Amino acid sequence: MTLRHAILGLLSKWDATGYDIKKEFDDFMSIFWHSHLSQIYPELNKLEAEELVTSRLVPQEGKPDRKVYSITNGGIDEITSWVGAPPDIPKIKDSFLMQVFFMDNISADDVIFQLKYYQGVRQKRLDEMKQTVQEAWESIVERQIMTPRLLMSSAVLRRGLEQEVQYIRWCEETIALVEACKSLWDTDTSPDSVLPFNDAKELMENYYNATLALENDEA
Amino acid sequence: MTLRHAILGLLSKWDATGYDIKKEFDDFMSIFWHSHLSQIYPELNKLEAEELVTSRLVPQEGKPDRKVYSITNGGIDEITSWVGAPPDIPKIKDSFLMQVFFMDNISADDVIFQLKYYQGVRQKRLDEMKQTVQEAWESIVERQIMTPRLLMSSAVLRRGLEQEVQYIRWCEETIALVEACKSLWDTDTSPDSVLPFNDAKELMENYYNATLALENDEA
DNA sequence: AAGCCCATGTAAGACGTTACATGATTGT
DNA sequence: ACAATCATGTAACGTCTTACATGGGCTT
Repeated sequence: MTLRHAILGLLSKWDATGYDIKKEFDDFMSIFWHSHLSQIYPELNKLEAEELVTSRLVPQEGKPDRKVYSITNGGIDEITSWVGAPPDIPKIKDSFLMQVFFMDNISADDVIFQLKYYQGVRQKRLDEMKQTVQEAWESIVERQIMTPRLLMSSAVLRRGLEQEVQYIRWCEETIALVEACKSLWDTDTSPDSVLPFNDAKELMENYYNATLALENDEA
Repeated sequence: MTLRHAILGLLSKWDATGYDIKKEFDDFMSIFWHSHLSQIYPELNKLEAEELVTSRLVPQEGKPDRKVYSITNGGIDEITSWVGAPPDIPKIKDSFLMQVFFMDNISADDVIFQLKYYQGVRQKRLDEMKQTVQEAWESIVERQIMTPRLLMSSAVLRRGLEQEVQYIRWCEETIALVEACKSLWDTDTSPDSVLPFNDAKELMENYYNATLALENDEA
């Protein structure tokens, strides 16, 4: 039940058609949300039936009519109370991390290939986001206004960027780790061997210590 | 179609019941996956019908019978090829970031309250994960073995921890930002005012420059 | 006495994805 | 010529969540 809030939130900013909403999702809001037109259109109908939004048809030449939606007072109430409501505990589904978790089933070289490929995917996203940040800042400077709305969207943009930067960095670190521990994949002969541990002992000790040392109270 | 891979991946490590699988999801795997028993049981039945897993009943005293599943060769093939397959582009749904995006609808104090609350939620998760990392390392030291399996799960654990640490840090930074820009919420009188920008100009310039300076090629 | 843990499921409904359907205009 | 963009939707299917159902044993 959050698609409705994504839509109502957007309509609290500007009037829009279902098509416009989809574009906004794919563009700026893709940092935290996504949806298909085939889900947006029925949801808009529901919202209209509940009188949280209203619509009017705007004819165009050579193009289909635009069905432009506006938020009602009821809609404003709904989005405002949702924004102030206790946030959900995050329900993460990261299928790539799951693949990594099970990559002991493939060769070290294949692991590195997968990590490099995914790093590239994330880099592309990061490049697009940097573009968006650039444009957002230029538009603020040009229009010479600062508002709570722009402030909060700046914070969200930054979070999106940070996320990409840090995932990319993790990919790099993990590639280095696997590279350094390639020998573990060779010695799958003796299942109870002690040797594999000694090979990687120092390295893993450092890795775990570094992990436990990760702290949130530094600058 | 990824729940089946979560299950097959687990069964490629140990035999388990549906109930065991659920616990593993909620524990170690919660970094990247979650599911309900009511979805796991039917999926196990499907996997058995497709002969990717087999089951046997293990009677117990005073408790219901355990239906223990084992992976078949077909199941191994399926999970291996999935792990080596091109990763999906990430489909993020972060309803808290969405709330933040629309928080221009509530007061600066309420924004700070929400951010602090969420920071606490994430801190709790982080503390639990640190516990898990500690235990994982102790078990490695105790058993004196290192394997690809343990290596990959260490990397995934680290990613989970990093994610929490960085989200918490972002909450802190954003609280500071909103605190510094509280005045923006007061001056909602004149909609086209130039003043609000000048108030926050330097601060925002720094913020955007810092955002654009975020780089992935540092240590 | 109340509620959680073990252990299995079914059923109904909400939410999300992919495919299908239409049709003019604009760009490569 | 072919694909993309604008703009609306429906239908079928797949996935996920919530509620219901059972029942002994253990803890507070």
